[in-house]
Amino acid sequence: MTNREVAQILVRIADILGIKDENPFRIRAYRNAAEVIYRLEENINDLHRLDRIGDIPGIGKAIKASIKEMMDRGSCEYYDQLLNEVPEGVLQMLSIPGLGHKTVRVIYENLGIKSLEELLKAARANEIQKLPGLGAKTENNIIKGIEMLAQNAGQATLGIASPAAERLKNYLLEVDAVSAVSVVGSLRRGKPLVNDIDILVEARDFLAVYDHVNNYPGAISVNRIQPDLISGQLTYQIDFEIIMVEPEDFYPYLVWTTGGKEHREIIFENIDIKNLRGMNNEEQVYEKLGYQYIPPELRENTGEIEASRTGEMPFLIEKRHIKGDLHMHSPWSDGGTEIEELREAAREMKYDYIAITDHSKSLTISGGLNEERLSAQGLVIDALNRQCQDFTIFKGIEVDILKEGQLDFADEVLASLDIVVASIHSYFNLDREEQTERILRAIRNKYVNIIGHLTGRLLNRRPGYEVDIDRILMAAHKHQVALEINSHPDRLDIDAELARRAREYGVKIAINSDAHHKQDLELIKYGIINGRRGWLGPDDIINTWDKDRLLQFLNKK
DNA sequence: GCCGTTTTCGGCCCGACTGTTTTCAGTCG
Repeated sequence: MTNREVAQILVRIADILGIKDENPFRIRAYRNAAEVIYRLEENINDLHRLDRIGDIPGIGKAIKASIKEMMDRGSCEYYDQLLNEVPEGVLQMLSIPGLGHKTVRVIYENLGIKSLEELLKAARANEIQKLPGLGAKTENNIIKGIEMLAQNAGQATLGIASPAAERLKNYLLEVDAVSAVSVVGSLRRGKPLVNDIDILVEARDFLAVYDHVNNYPGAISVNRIQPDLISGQLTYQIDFEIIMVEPEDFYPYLVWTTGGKEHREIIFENIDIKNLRGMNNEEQVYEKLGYQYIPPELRENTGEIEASRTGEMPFLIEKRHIKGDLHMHSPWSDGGTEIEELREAAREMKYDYIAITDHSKSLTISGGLNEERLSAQGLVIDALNRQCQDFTIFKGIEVDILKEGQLDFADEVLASLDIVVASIHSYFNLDREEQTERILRAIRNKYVNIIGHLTGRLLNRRPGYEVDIDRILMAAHKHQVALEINSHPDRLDIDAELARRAREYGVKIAINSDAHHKQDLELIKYGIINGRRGWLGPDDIINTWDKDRLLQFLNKK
């Protein structure tokens, strides 16, 4: 079992205990243990072998015993027992926004409802509003919530799909008869939510590939649909398809299977793909088809074909262009890695600078900084900066944008910082006009440099709030405020479409990790993909700039 | 359930909104 899978079971135990209304501190102990294991750098299997699971902070006697059981047989007695009391379908109700453990418990105990389908039926039959403490609004909310979940059903974020695809890819490369493997389809194009994982395999022996895949430990099911096509499902209910081709067919099929449907239909119009055999790379395939090479992220038929014909392909951002990360958290608020260690991790990524942007005081749950602690943190950062001359830690804040658009700190406080990221963490349901005005007011503040996760969307969980994008882009340009591409795979906010519009307005972008742990710094790769999908180049992105140019941008006024 | 002790049990992030009530419980960040 992977760390992630162990953590997932612990979370589910916590969820069931919540529905059972157990001691909240006990529940938190399980959640905490899950979090610790999820973040753990060591592989939990290795620790198990060395009998060192008990050394992990937050893991005591009871949880250690459960984890050991999971290592040995994939589950544990305690969890199995709990699942008997509270079935899977009841746990799924927790993913409906606004429904927590108490409400789910009321529904389950009073109506005996065990699945989302049954719940939807009951809500539509107005059974829910008859329950104690629940009313028509909650009932309506349940219907809307289930419909939203159904809409995204089976869609996986890049954070889930991408590592799963990489693992499968590496597994396929173990086969002797396999000479090349590439992830293709919407995942290669970097769509934030994908229906499945598609993989193209270059092989001399298709049957050998099938035999190997059949033994893949990460697969729940494997079927051979056609001689050259395997389909199945991986853990986390992600469907996959493996397309096998002979070596001389690899590159034309790489282009064929990567592009979106419309893109493919246009560039392969009146072409027999068999005539393209023997190509050595994708560039050659595009050339043969009469086009300049088009990067995978752009193959959506949103103007890239015209640009390719006229030789006007954009120069896109790449990982190597990134010189720093301008949004991350330390243990001063809700981060898990000390500032010094964040610096070391950033240096390993070849960055020149980072900004520490902890939460501000109104976000109490996240340990938001007040003025005193912020200035104390500044002294620590000054001391760290004195230690090394070739790397800069910027003093920053992720300041809360309050209800009316005021900021959580006075201007004098913001003025003392190198960088100010302003974000919304409350009042998500203001109407479009109010929300827009609120953000505009923050943009007009002369110390604000970046608006963090602009729309507040959470993929698969919550749509972004309604705002008047054009007014915001105009203001951002006028007041020299950058918009963030938040790289967390659950956010990717702003999205590619918006990023592309921002560019047209001349608005600059910051691609940030919003890391809460040093491992999260790597999430920036998803933000970069998102930026590429938004046709952005290094010049559009302020954290590809060297320190002097960046400082010039930050010191507007 | 875990931790950290003043070694054997008490303490363990909070504040505001929403929808249900008719004074507050549940959810969320």
